Amino acid sequence: MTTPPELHFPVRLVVQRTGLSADVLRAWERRYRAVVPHRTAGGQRVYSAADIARLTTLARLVDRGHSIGQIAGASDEELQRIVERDSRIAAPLPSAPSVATDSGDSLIAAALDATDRMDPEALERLLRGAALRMGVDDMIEQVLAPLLFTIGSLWHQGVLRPAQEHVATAVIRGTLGWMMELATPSANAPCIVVGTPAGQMHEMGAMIAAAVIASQGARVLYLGADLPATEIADAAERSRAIGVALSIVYPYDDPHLHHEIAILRGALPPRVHIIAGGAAASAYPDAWRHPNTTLT
Amino acid sequence: MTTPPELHFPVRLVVQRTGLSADVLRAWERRYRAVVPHRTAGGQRVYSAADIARLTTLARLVDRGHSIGQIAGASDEELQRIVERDSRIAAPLPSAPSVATDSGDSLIAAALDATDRMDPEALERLLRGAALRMGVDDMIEQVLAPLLFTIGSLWHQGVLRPAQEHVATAVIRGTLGWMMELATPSANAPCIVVGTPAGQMHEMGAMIAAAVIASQGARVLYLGADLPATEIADAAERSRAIGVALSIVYPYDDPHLHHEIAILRGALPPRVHIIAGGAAASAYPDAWRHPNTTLT
DNA sequence: CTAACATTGACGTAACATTGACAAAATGGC
DNA sequence: GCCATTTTGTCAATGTTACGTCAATGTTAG
Repeated sequence: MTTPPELHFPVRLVVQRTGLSADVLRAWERRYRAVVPHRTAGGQRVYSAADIARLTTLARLVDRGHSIGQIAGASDEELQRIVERDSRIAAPLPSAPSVATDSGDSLIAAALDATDRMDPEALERLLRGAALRMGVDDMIEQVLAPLLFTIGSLWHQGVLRPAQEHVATAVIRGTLGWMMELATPSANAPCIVVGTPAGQMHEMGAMIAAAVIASQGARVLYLGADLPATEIADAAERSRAIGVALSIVYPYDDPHLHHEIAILRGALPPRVHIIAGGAAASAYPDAWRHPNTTLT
Repeated sequence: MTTPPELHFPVRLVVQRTGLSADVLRAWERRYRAVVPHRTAGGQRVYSAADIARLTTLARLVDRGHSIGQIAGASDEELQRIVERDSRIAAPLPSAPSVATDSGDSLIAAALDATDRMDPEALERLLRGAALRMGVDDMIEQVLAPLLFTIGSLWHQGVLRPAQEHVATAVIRGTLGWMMELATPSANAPCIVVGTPAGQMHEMGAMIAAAVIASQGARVLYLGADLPATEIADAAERSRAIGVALSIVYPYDDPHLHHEIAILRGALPPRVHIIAGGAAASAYPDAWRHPNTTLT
């Protein structure tokens, strides 16, 4: 996923991404060795991507009420388990049946089967189980994205009835919302606005982006589909967001869209990142001609 | 690979998860050794996940009338047995004596305030809390419906920005989905199909209907918006539904809609109920000329 | 040179622990 | 039905811990 060297984050970036103060960063390192970043020749801290991920997780857990002294020493795997368990602690005496680990492909097959049978409960169980087992990111990449693609093409071919597609969409949407909740907000984490520009009616891409971003630990202000650039900019300003994520899946040549994106870029402070994703995002290259832009 | 008993839950988290006060926690430990948490080097309590599960069970049993002194010493297995025996007797839980009832109005005001501030977390907390306190039906009737109406009119008046309306809609949609999950499926409960006919793009009414119906104990097959009558009928047949709920909010005179409804009625077995709801539902009286039809 | 960063040491406070006591409620014997 | 006893949640007073923040001072990077 990440490149081996991965040693390139100075303190100020870590502060911005985790919402923790520099003092806290150093205190956690000094007192609990929560992370041990590399140093430059001169002695300044250089964090890795893994460090940031770990700190984000720790911050989230602390925000939820855990005490840093108790969890700082846990391994990465343990931390992940705490996060997952944490969301289902309320359930008393779970009678864990423990499913055997399906591979992504058989999962998709099972999901398609559930869609065909119009069995929303089964589909939901499959998706949520997969998310808990594989983690949100992998689940989206390996299961949800291919599943959506497959459902879409089967629908176009007329193999899947509209009603079946609708049911699957409703379940997937619900599951995405659930995944967003799973990743708890963390009070002072940076905020990112997610939505689609005016004219873009397809919401699913934005929801996926929101779930992925939330699972990274950021707070998400989810706007939904089809909003004018001025509105998106206003929302970003009000929420003091550090980034705006747009999903653009169709069409590939909307003249208005160029305009919308230009307006958005102009209305946003330069410091605010724009993150563009979706099938058709790369069809608007001129719009992304700005340093603070990421294309996924 | 062996788990070092996973210790990490400070008191505040246990309080939050179990609903017991810190005093009670300590009293139960001191007097009955109900749980014996580990300690930090400094002497502060650190609970394990198993401790929390046990405490949750104990709290539930105490709620049901058991006295803590009698059950605190029981082993986990014994507790489980007590729970099971207890649930067979099916004490109908003395109907919570109604917590300090916020009036719907102040809740709506608070929700509008959260919408105005674009604070989705606060809005969600408000709505979910209300649903838990008042029950799904009352909450929808007294809070959600008026709130939606108010948001709609404020939006039309331009008082509320589109982005604010979008955020509120996303949160409300998520909450409705959550309420549908709250109502447990019940294995052999009757199934009801919920959706809006072709041309009807407003999904919110259908989601509300789905939540209400689910809270009554029925299984819900949620189709979403804008489906042709033949599709709805097919879904109803496949799921052996005993009813079809339609939401129709706008417009008041769609010629296609008369036709759609007629097709649906014709395609459905007579035994299947049609339940029509929404602001504009009564504008199509001819369509409901059938014994097995309910207008809400 | 200046802004950002490091180190050390200390401080303030919210959260937690302990002990002892009290009062409301449940229990039980008569 | 009444009174004595036990049970159990809550509180107050007092001491301790955990942890975020700050100040002072020196160092690095651009």
